[in-house]
Amino acid sequence: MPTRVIAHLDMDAFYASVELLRYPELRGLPVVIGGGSRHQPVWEDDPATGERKRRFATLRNYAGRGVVTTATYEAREFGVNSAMGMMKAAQLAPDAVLLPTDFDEYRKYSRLFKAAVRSIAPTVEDRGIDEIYIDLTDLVAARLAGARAGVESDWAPAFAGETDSQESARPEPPSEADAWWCAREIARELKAAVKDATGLRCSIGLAPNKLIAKIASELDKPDGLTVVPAAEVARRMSPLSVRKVNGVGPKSAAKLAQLGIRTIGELAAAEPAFLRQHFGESYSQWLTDAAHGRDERPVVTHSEPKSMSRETTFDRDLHAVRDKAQLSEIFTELCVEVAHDLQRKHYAAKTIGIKLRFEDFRTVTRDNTLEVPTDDPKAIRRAAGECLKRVDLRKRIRLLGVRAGALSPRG
DNA sequence: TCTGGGGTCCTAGGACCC
DNA sequence: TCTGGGGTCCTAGGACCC
Repeated sequence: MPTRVIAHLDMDAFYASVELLRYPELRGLPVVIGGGSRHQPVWEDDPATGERKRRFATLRNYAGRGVVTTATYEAREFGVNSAMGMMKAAQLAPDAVLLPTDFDEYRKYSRLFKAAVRSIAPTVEDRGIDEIYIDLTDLVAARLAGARAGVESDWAPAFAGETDSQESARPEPPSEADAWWCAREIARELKAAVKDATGLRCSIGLAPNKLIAKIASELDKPDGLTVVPAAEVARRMSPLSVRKVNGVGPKSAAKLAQLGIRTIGELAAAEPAFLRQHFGESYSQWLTDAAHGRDERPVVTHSEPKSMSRETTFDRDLHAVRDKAQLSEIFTELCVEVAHDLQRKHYAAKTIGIKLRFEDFRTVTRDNTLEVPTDDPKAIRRAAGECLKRVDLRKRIRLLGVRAGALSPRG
């Protein structure tokens, strides 16, 4: 039996797939989700047939500062990807259908698929709207034990007279292979339950820890199920890009590439002392562990929020003096939204912070620790206003945000 | 073609206290 | 007047993730 059996479950093209449930006529077409709510489909009469049909916006006419949040696999064929600017996506796939993001709807389906999973395997860690980790260790152990008990009771009468004959009636203890076979069965059930509850497909990775499970879930997308037992970790991980490791982002990958390290195998082979020189004690240690597939992090089923924030990017850059009224109105609105988020979730914040992004994309933050935690919009606005006074506002502003941190539960 | 919005975690320096 | 560590809190920025 492996020490742990961890699953990572990732919904396939989640937002886009939810939209396809609403608009089935878009199935098979390149569809991109993102941008503002200006691109709602409209009903109109087809002049040729007289039929009522929905007309959708296409990327071609998009103008604005939005980014792609998700694209269907058909749109990805054109090179469109998450986090890409919409203007660029429009160049790559001008005829792709454009739909606005509808977070309320995605949250609804998120709750549905998570509930479906929990009904089978309760140890679930939330990792955002469309993915979770699941610790299947106990469930696998219980099922294998159950299977053995079943076998024993079936056999018991036949062997009733020879209980002392050493091993004849004893089934083998559950092996590594039995455990992964059982886990694969559970994963199939999870996929079926998710499909049943939502109509959506997901991909699952099964591995001895979260790090490998996360990589595994991506190996066979969409609708995948990939098992990577400990013995297979080196073989399966080595050829992959270091970017596949959750926690190695664009900066670290570029730095590693400069040092001639591009794959997980190359990272695993790197001298720890060499990595230490370039990445410092703690990050280099983590890199080495990750490259060897070592990860002891538990599946955490509950966590308290640390901060709540609201921010907005303007349609055009605003100037602190020339656009004072408009800025001030937006600023207050953000404070009110943060206050309402705190109140709705019953938290009070001890620090209030602001975030500004200037026209040159430089970002600054300021924060302010209060005497007493608050969820009051006026107090938040006052504290945020204090922060704003400490920022040089000569450059035009692209983004403004307000954040509540150092949260404490209320009541 | 300039790059959203909501988060978490880490680092590092300085204040301040013992 | 100069010199210690250790611990905690605060602030700012940055990397990373979904």
